[in-house]
Amino acid sequence: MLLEKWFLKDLKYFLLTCKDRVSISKVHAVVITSGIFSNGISPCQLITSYFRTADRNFAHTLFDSLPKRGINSWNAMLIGYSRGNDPLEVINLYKQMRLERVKPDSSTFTVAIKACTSLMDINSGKEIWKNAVECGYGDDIFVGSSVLNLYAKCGKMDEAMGVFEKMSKRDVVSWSTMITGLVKSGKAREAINLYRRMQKEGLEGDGVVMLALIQACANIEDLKMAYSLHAYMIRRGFHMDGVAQTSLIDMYAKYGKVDIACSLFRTMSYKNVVSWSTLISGYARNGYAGNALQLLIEMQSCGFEPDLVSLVSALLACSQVGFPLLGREIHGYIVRRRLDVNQNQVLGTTLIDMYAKCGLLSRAHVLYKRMSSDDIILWNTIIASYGIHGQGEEALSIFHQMIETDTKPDHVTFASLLSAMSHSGLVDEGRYWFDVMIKEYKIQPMEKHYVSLIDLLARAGRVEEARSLIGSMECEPGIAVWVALLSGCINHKKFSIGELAANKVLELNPNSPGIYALVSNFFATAKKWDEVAMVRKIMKTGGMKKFPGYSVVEVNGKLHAFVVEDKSHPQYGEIMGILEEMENEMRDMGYVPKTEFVLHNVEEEVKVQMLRNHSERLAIGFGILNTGNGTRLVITKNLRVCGDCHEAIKFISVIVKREIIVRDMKRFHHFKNGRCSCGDYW
DNA sequence: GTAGGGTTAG
Repeated sequence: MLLEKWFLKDLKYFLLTCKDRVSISKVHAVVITSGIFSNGISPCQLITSYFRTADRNFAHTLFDSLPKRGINSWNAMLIGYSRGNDPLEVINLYKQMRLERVKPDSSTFTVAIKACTSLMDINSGKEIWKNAVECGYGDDIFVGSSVLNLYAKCGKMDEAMGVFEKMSKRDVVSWSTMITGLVKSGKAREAINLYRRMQKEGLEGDGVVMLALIQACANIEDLKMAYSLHAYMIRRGFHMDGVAQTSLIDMYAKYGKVDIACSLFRTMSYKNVVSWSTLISGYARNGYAGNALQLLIEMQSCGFEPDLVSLVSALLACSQVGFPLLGREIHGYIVRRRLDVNQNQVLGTTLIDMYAKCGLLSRAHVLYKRMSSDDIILWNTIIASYGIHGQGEEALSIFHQMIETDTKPDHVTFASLLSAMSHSGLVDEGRYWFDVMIKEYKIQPMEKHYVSLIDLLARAGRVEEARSLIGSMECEPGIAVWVALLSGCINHKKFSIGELAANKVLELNPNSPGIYALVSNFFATAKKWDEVAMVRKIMKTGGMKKFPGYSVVEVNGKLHAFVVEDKSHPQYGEIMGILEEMENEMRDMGYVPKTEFVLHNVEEEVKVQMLRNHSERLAIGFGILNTGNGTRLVITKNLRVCGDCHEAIKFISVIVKREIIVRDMKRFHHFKNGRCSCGDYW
């Protein structure tokens, strides 16, 4: 049979798109019987077609049966295996080809280097790159880009940059390989600068570049840059696909701009589980627990099944506001969905963290015991969990277990450990492990480590030692360091070092009323009334942004939030009644209101009223009114517990014979029988 | 015909 020209054309077109192996075999048969491999359809076209059907065996049989295998047939095989995600076979074929002394071309080298990249085999990749240069393909833009990607994926950005700078021609792909590589290796600034260079050379980025730039902007602290990138994309009329939109949502959420993130999300025409999860996590990260949990529910009502990421973010929201009931419910949902906590380290760790932060340390411990594998973050989490509950000894013992399993502690481990010790008064242990951290583990102490250690020393009254430790710091001591020292000075009435600390704190212009309250409290303790007045004046004229304090209490499965002086609450009158009633009893027991915690220039009696109206007091009053005798109360406060409230709650725990647990931004306070687990320091 | 990406979580 002789094939007409038009028929040949049809067959070639047919082969380009056909995905049915039987049809391809038929064409194959026609081609063989008419003997036209040389002047019509080539074997490599058939090989490519066979690969498209995912039938490698047919392709391989054909390839093996060829009497003479030219470069195109070899390349068809390499590309076929490359597309079929079989890099090992690509490398094998490449080696075989070299043995048979077939001369590779640009495609061969490109695909072979790409295979090495998938295998993260930098040495073979370099070897092939050397071959390519020897064969005269050192300046080939495809080969070059695949080498850039090889280095980038293996984390060798410096070497990638070396090759990049030597390239005689570059296109969008080579630039984008570099930009993406820089972003992935945490060099967001450099990525953005490289894009500027690319623009100077007259090139504009495409979707791949934009995606990398969005991620770059999400990883730096430069809101202006983020805005201008977004504006630039809009100006250029850039088509945003779902991935780009989701990345933008994430970027805005990382800047705390949840409103923008939300409106972007609302305008998305095709949402998927990832876009829902991104916004949920954005809300949770920024403290909008209610919005996060609401969105989880909305997501389900829109027919999306929450994935691990959205569940983890929702759990994060629960731990922030201290909502153990909902946290347990989500845990139940996870079990019902048969999502194995042991199969997902992140989920397990988040659950442990949630239970601990919601005051259920024993549940956290049970889960921790059940985890079949451990990693550094799990260890850090459980150590921190015991730490915030004031169980420093237990934290230390878990730290020892961690070392026994040959897990190397990192800076987070030591931060948790030191903070655990500072919450339990393990002074000498703290000093010891601080030194071990530096000498044995070669971890440069960061400010957070100093803060814990200074807090620990100052609490124990060793303020001179704490002071000299600050002097030895390599980094500039920040406000947290001086605050830690100042707190100790108040408790131990160390006025001269305290004054130094107080002035340092003021010099650093704290933007937090709580810190000014502490400074004022110090001056009041030292009976320096002029200074107390000065602090008040700074607060008044400073135009300080007040972060509203609130307390949340879980009563009968529902969360109830209170702000200071929450008169809008239907039970406000009753709550005031019980608080006043208790206060009379407390005074008989020796309670004296610490009015220096009120920074308003008002009558003494008004100050007492203001203290009574603190959100944690209201939450406790509400809890006492609405739960049965002896019920344990768990309160979560977004700021630190006020010093007067701390004192008052000790008395309240005696009067109502209840365990009261207050979690503030730092730690847990277990009040029982007139005592607090944190000692007398808050 | 061969090169670059794929967003979210502890």
